[in-house]
Amino acid sequence: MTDIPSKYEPASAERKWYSYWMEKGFFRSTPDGRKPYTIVIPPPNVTGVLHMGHMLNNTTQDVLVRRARMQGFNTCWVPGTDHASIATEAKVVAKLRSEGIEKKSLSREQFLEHAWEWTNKHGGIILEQLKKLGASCDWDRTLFTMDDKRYTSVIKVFVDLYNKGLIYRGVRMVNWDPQALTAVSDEEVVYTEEKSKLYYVRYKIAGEEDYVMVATTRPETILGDTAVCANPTDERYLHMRGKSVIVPMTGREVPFIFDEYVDKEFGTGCLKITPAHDINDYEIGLKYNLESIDIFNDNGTISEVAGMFAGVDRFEARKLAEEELNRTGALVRVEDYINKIGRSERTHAVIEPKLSLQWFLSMKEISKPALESVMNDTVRLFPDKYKNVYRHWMENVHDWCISRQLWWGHRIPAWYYNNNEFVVAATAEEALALARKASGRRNLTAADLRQDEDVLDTWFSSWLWPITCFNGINDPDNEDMRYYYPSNVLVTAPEILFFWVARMIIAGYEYRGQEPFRDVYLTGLVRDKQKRKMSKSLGNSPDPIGMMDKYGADGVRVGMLLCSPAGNDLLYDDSLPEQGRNFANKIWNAFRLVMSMDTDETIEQPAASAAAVTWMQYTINKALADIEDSFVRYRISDALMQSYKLFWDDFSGWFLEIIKPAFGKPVDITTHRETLAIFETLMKIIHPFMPFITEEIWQKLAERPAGSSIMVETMPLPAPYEAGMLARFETAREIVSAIRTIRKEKNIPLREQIVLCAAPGATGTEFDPVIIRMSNLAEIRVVEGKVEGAASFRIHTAEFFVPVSHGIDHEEERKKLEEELAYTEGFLASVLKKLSNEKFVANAPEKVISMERKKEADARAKIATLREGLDHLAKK
RNA sequence: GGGCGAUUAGCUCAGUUGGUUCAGAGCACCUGCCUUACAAGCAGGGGGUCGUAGGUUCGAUUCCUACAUCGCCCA
Repeated sequence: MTDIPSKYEPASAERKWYSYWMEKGFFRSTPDGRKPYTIVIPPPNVTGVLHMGHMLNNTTQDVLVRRARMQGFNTCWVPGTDHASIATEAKVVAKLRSEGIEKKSLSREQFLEHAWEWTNKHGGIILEQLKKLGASCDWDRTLFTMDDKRYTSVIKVFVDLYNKGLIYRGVRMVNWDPQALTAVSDEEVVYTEEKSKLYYVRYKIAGEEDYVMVATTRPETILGDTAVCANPTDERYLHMRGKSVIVPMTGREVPFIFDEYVDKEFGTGCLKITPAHDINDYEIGLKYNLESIDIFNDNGTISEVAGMFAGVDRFEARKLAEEELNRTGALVRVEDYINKIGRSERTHAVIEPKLSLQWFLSMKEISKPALESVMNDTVRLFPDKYKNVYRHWMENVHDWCISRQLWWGHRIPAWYYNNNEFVVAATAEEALALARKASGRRNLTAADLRQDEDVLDTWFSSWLWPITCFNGINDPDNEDMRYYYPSNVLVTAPEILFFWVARMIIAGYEYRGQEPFRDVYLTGLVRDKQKRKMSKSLGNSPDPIGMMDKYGADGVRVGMLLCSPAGNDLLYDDSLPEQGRNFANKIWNAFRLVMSMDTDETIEQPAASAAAVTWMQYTINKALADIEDSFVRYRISDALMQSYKLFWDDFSGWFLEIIKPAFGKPVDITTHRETLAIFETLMKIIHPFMPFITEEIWQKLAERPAGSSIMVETMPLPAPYEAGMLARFETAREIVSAIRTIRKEKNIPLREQIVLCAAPGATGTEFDPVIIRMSNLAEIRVVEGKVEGAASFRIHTAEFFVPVSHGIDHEEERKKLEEELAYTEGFLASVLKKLSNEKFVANAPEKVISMERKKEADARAKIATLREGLDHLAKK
């Protein structure tokens, strides 16, 4: 006893056991005869440090993996990181700038050297943090989206899709990030409502002294206007048919056109058309063959083409435009206005719709099997409410802009020659051969080829992750691939369902003809108590490392899981890991109690202990079935809560209290041995949730062979139990509770022995000794009829009495009985109402009716008992 | 603007084909206890018209309709 500290200290146990597990190679997996259980980690990006989302996500994966491992699967959890092209490039650019180096002054190769240096220095941090959490990844398999095998895979896939005609190059309106100087995909733009202004500007009608008025939020784009448009059904503008208007500031004459697209209700019903800078205007421009004037430079400043404000930033230009319009009298009025502004997810710069030449992946055909597989549950989404969301997106899927104007990433394998003619090939040599053939110029040399400057979207590498992590693109038939693919489950956040999950499924079918994973478990988002997303800028994200130091990794894991049903947001609060820490401490103290017991081989096992042992075993058997059911349905927080209550309430609250010997007394050897076995079983059940403390205790519960560990022990299987016995125990538990209440009401200390009087048949089970033990009874006395000077209570239909030495307050007792009577009579009335309803009796199933009749009989019996009690009191 | 989902205790959530005393769990809260495993604990307790209004049904937290509020996705 003295050598076990009274409080569990997680830090040393965590360090000790994690390195022990690593040393013994328990995390490693190689194909063998067992069934595989595979999880591929959602690769955190190299710029990141561990945040709450990672904690939740990786705890969940570790729980699933550890459980599967104990169930005898060959588990393989593959870790890795992704290169996060925009975010990393931004970090590196910022770092260089702080050192006085501009990206522009570097060659691509020089820049990449810096980027690799940065990645090598920071990229592994997050994985080290996962180890502190207890993550049982096969670290020997650690990957990076830009390591050699992954890089060549991505290039190979690009070439393949190009050759299949699915990748094309085209001028499209893209979301331009003027800060990162790259296009971003639709999914990377975040729209939020922001305050802005609506400017009412009049355009002079050509050849007349009259005007039309246009409302716009972006007066600076007037410089790029090439038409003004109204709805053809709008009578206000019918007279404009065939006319032209003069664009303010520029004096350009542009046509007045009509299109259904224009909303008559919005503004003046008259819309300016700027095809180069608005996606809808772009469509209209195509339809009516309008000129497209690009007035912006890539960095968001006004270009020479605009004719004025050249070099001025777009927001500054807006002010200048307002002044200029005002000066010339074109500006009629300005209103406050709220509209949705798209910002870059990464840089938060306002996105500029911009026409540019980009690479696209055609999505319509390639995504069909992926839609189908989720709809028919080949890939199951948990919770399944996301099926609808998924379908909606997949049915309206847009082509994917896969090029990014960056250096950090997989460089697009397209080589240009002559005048922007190009070939696509995995290597420069192959490209040269293709180019010679295509151009007919046999003398073409490598120097005549110029590789595309752009890189691929990061998701264009991570969508292959479940395949490339087993090198399944370069070497499709390798052993790992055959054994581990498809993986069992993907654990990720709903916000990247389209970014990533859908695209992985698409790639799975395209390159393996098979889904990449069977199940997708979508965790919630971690928010703070005010439901705000955790973010660095808000400073509302606790430091996970600090949390683990404070509450222990086990405590934090439990805290994260307890309140995170699938798909629901988790509102983080310090009370969560605190509850986890408290649970660890509870386990620790139960362990101390069990280890501190002296044993005596000469003592008979008390009847209460014998009954309790069997009851505890059955209770565990039942819990195992319940927990299994929760896991099958990915109700992990439920599984944890079931385990939590099994240990805290059933084992600590009841079982240990029953078998605990009086102070200073030893325990019989049978009970002690069985208690240790039960404790061991409970540690196995809890291990997936709390790997560290369970290992620490398991190692101390008995002498273990060298090199053994709870993490590779076998998880107990659900086993039969006698439901009737569990029910009898419940009754005993209720009786004990009722007696406790009486003790409290009557101020009878637990030390003072009392007697329980019960009607024949009301007790007499194997749990009588438990009732005696837990209530400190002198005896259970079977009596007929009422007992004088006794407090009473009723369980089900049976009545019990506890004689009280210092008499009983009749008035109080009467009040209690009357309250109970009133409730029971009300209950009976509602039952009778049902039973007297002919339609109910005629239509309800027999089972329901007989249940109601039993309720009626029980209620009548109870009422009779209560009335007798009241009559009895009345005679006093 | 279009679509999807939600609304149950102070908070976060369960509630499995409409029927057991079905209104639940954890946390929080209140009361009493430092009872030699654990105050990071033990024993008790209060608390909800199941968003609103209709409808279907013998019976609705559960099914249908409308409305309100909130969230998410898409435009």
